[in-house]
Amino acid sequence: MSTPAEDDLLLERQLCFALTVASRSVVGIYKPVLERMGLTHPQYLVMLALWERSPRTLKDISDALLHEPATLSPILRRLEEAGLLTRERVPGNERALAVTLTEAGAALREQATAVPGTIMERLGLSREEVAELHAAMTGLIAATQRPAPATLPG
Amino acid sequence: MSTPAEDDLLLERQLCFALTVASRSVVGIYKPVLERMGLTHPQYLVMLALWERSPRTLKDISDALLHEPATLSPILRRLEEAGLLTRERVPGNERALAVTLTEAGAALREQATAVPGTIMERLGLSREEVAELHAAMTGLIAATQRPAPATLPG
DNA sequence: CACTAATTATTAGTGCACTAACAATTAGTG
DNA sequence: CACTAATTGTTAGTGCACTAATAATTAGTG
Repeated sequence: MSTPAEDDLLLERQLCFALTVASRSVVGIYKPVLERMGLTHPQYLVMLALWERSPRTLKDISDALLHEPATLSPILRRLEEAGLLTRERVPGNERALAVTLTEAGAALREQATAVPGTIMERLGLSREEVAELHAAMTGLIAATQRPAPATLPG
Repeated sequence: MSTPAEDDLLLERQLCFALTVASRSVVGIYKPVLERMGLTHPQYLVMLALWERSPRTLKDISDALLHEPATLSPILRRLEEAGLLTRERVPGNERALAVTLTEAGAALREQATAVPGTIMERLGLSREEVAELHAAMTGLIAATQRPAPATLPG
């Protein structure tokens, strides 16, 4: 027999609880490391996207980070205030916003190269263990994006 | 040779990115389910803690949920406004806040028993797969709470 | 060209999570 | 008892994330 559904409401058994705690805890590990670069964690993710390609439109960054443009707007505004990027309309399509790294923004990548190693060491995880956890998360994300199973007719 | 550290800054390889997306995505799955009960996800976690034991002090709930009391205060205030719990000082220790389920709060557990099954079905995950993911998250949380390795003298 | 629809960003409002500062009570010490 | 320290909560302020509403531009249609 399987585990009784009786205990399904125990806090310590909730995946959603473990997941939110893990997310907050891991981001908390990044915090002191990123602070030296003057970045918050969401700002760091935006910079990662721009270090891969610049300029990019807000829409493009929004798709890459799986964030609403409304969430990214204030983050980009702060990064612009910090002098790491510029925001200007795309010539020929005034609806789109072109986000471009400044020299300072591009230069910050140097410091960032040390971050992943620092975090792995801090967590005491090997590259392989990180890859396994990453794969597990990717699978879970895929599960959330699958269409909901059809409900039985009531 | 191991994977070159050159690509360590690729967004798609970041565990922290996958983790925050997974957390948001899973909580997003809960949202419509909990909305029918009038709860947000953090409120749901507080209710889970109280369904296990009531009354509990704020400090006790804070320890169980790994949340600062400052984070829980406004959540508890809203749950009190919703009539699901009461907040009063502990007789004999005026510093502590006793949080107690009301009848309505206790009764809400009936509806909640269906939640875990609904979510598992929605995610298309078996009880075993959920348990595996939960164990992975628990291990990751433990990693964040271990003391940082000693830094080499520079 | 005029009208409509779609795309793209921004702003306002709600709620969570954190730190820092503050207030209040309780416990410990001489 | 008076003084100090520790415990416990609350409030203020910053920032993230979402939805809804709005605005502006662009594309499509007759």
